[in-house]
Amino acid sequence: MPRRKTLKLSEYLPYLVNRLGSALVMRFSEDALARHGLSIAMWRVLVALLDNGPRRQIDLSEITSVDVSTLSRLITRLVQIGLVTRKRSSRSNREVIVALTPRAERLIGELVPIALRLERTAISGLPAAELQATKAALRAMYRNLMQPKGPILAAARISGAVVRRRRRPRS
Amino acid sequence: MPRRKTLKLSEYLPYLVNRLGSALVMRFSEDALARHGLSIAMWRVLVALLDNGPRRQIDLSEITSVDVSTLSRLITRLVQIGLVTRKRSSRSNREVIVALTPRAERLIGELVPIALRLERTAISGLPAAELQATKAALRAMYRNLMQPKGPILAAARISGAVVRRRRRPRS
DNA sequence: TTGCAATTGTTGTAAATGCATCAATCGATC
DNA sequence: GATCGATTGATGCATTTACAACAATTGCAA
Repeated sequence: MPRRKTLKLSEYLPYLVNRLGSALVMRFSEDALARHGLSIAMWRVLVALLDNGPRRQIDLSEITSVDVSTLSRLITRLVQIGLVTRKRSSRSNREVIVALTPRAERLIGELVPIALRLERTAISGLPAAELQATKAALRAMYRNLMQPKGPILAAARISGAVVRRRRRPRS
Repeated sequence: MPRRKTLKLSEYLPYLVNRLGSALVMRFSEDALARHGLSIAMWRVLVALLDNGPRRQIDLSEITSVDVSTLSRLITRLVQIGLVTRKRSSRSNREVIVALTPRAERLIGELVPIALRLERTAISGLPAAELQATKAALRAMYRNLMQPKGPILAAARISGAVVRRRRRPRS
């Protein structure tokens, strides 16, 4: 295996991934979010709620890759704007359940088509089979990174077994 | 073509891309950057210089997706730390050429193997052919997004070596 | 039951970020 | 050469962010 001493950016996967991610964020901010005064983090929270239903803040943090403290203030903001509600969980008195308001659902209904159009723009020219393979690769790489990094489970990973995320199993 | 009204995150490409990007950033920050007091943006600048040689700040902004104003302050910091030098371009008196110091090169030489190891961790289990296809897809999608919005100039990018940042239509 | 560690969320604080603006320089056109 | 718009970089400023420390609640174990 070649042990390079320099980094060829155009071949370096983290660079390709984050460069594309930045471009997607910039485009969507301009095309859809700017006119509504929303940040990309807000959009991620809204979509996470749309996709998963009402969730606790810590779950939203997990889904959106936004820090919990940042998320706390962000949710406060979204409540003020009237896009989400915060209510104490019935199960536990320290948990907070965040849910979309009807107004948020209408807003999202307006933005989702723009998001899908952007996705189509990005993948234009890509054969459907390659697109599916790419998505699968992105998911697999994410799983690889979320595994515990200790050498203990290295064997399990090499064996190709599908491994869980790092977080605790949902109880 | 199906016109969905909801967004399935696990199938939505921008989500998969940015989620993976965040994971890569977090892992590399922990594994390599934290102990040296470097930020991910600093690392990107350093690698961009390693890969491309001395560059102007605006070029580094293009390569790293970091805003020019942020970059200006960032370079100032890197100069203070002694990792890069700023000198006036000989060609133009307003341009500034940023270059790595020998110390930076030694530091990068230490970090690059960690970066490559992280890349190998991420792609473990992926057949080489699929990895190449994935990289090609990521590059193609980036190009699709960086083109002017209209489908007009699809051919122009083939000839162009450097893709310029999107700018408002020339008036 | 009591004690204690873990979970969940909030807040203080310093640093980072992005937008707008400004300054300096360049280049093309007259 | 003079003028004017474009390019490149720096800075003012308000916002956002992340890391800690903290508070409240929960669940487990002795």
